[in-house]
Amino acid sequence: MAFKHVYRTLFKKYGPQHWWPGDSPFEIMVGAVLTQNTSWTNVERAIANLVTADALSADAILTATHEQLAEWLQPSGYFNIKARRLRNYCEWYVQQGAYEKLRRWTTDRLRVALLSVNGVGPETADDILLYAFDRPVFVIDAYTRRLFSRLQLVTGEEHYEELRELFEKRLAREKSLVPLFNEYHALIVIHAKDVCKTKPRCEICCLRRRCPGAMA
DNA sequence: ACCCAGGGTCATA
DNA sequence: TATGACCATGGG
Repeated sequence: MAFKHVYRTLFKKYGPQHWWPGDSPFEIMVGAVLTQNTSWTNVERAIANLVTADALSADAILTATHEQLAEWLQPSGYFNIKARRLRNYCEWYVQQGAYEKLRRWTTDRLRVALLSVNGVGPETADDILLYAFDRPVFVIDAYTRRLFSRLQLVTGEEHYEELRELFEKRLAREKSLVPLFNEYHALIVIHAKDVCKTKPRCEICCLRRRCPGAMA
């Protein structure tokens, strides 16, 4: 009940978020790679560069040189690494027949394949599964860990898969899992941006009246 | 001048 | 298995 209660509390406070910000599945995939350890505003600039260059497609990205791609990605940081990662992803994506083919794969098969791409880790893979392929996958990020360890619903030491399975199990009885997981992850991120803005080092608040993180 | 962001890989022990 | 270095920009 606790996991659903946190969701209801966040939803009541912030309302529906309608994630992921992005107009197409491919844009969502690009954003998922570029937002690794990076603020979304910087990612938007990089994506805007791709749009301006008419390069927001796997073919265009694969055609560009490394230097050209890195230049487009520059505002999102880690641009050399991300240029390579995005290229790796596009190579895989095109080889597998792109969206129409991948759309028919089972979720487990798709996750294993995504994780085989160098530069796609568990969170990026799950972002893509949930937001680009509409699969019932709960995305675990640093905020989720922090929030739920503050609430003492997890220790925070769990491995990624362990946490993902816990969340999915706890919410398994709910209806419409895809919309639920979609909103839940989005709400956690929005909450992180909203709380404790005034304190430089304040970590995300828990949903209790007294936030332990607000002290010290 | 710090701190940190919607992580992931690689080398090392 | 698990820790640490590394990647790099822009906002608070």
